Amino acid sequence: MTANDLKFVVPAAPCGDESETERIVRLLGCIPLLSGLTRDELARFARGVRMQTAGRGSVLFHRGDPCHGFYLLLEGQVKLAFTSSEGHEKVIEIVRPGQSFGEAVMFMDKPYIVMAQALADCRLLHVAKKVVFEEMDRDPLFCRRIIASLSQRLHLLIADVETYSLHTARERIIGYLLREEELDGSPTPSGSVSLRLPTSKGTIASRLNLTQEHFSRILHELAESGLIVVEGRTIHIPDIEKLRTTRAHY
Amino acid sequence: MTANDLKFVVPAAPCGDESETERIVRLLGCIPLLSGLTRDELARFARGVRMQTAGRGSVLFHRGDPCHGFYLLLEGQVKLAFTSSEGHEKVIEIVRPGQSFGEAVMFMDKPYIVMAQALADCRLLHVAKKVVFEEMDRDPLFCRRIIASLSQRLHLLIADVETYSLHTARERIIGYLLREEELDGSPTPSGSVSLRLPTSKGTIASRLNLTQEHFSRILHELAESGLIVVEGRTIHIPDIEKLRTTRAHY
DNA sequence: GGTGCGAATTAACCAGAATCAAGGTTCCGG
DNA sequence: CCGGAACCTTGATTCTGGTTAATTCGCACC
Repeated sequence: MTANDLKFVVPAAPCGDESETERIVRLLGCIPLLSGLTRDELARFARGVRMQTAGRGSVLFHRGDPCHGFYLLLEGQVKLAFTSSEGHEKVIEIVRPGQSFGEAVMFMDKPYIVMAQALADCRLLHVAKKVVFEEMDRDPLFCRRIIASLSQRLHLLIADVETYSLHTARERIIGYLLREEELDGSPTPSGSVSLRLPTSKGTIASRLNLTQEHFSRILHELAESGLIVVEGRTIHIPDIEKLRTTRAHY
Repeated sequence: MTANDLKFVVPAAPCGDESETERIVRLLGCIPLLSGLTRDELARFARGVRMQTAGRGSVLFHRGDPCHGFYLLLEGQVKLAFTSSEGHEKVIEIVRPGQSFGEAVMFMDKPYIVMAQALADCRLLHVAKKVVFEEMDRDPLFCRRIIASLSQRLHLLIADVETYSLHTARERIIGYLLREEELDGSPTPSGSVSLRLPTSKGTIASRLNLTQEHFSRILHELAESGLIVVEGRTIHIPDIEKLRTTRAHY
């Protein structure tokens, strides 16, 4: 069982039968934004929570849709992306179970600027704007968490901008593999590590701001120079240190 | 007097002589983040505020420096940028008087990831982390403002990512000119508008993620097709509607 | 009126990445 | 076992934008 699994790991129910509210409270307590809140506080959220499923390919919201709350992904995979007028698409984030999305836009009175689409069959929670705002009025500590979370988001996005504008495609891909390895890699009997790409190569390519053709080619180059071994969606890295120090030149 | 001026417009002092604290309170009341706070609240901030000047070219902070507060620019111009190991530089924001910067990183215990450098002689206020956090504990409404401000920032940054990845250099430049015109343009006797670039072309080019050579070329192309007239740092736009609808093709 | 320096332009050339166009895999469902 | 649909790879070609370098412009300072 690796982090690549499409399920959000939560503590098991204390007993066989729990109420729907209890179940939701348990799930909510596991997301970074809400962990640390008391049972009672979480219960207040539960009133505004809607359990939801989405089949692979279905769109949760489009650009321009009004925002009524934020989402927590329990199971499956979601991509956030925008599309240009010419139909080109750019993925800005691949959301994994346990992550939330759509918060930032909730705090402004603006419609979504990105769209969200299920990459696999999903189960998610939708938390209504209303209960979030009510809790913000009540609990200053909750506000602090939101501020921390937004700052974090901002930080990551700036790092993305840096990557896009200062690194070549090759460097971006190596960087991606190293990050992916960190949270998902599993060591093999020999000294190497393996990792499985979380979704299709085309989608990952777009996330890294390149075409799938170019992504494919660079993967091939890296394989040719012995830095990685590609086996379908699985990538083996014989010597991770070598990969780490190779970021530049052919 | 246009928005291009390098001074932050604040209400004049009520009388000739006011105390240093009163002056700072007056200045603080004008920034979006703090406007709406009472006199007393602002006075609490004043304790943690330091007036500061920075000569053109001087660096306010480097990547990696610890963050002790945020800045408010009163006069002058500041760029936020990161530099790659090979010495390449990418400007992510050109800060104008009245804008604040460096807040986001203040809410995390991380060092700066960008550097800030004065593009002109500057006067600024530095607000200490400490008083911000104290006020956050005291005033939930202030927290709300911070949340709104961070969300706004996030929104703009995502729009930037979209621009970088979905638009060509030409489109980015036209988009920039149109935005700049909106907040700075001044109509001329004839039906056209003029605007003055806020800083050197090289810096603006970097902000738009291109080299100054390429920027120059495209400006030349636009001039050749009659969409703009370049006169040093001043750009004349004879027909803004035409520019607005021309975003694509040569 | 020089002198010197940073900013801007221009042109020739180059490289990274996109596009276009076939094929090839893999994995299903029938 | 066949046929189709995604997905991926590969090659040829084009293009956008970067690199390098030479020149000019604008301007502050002697």
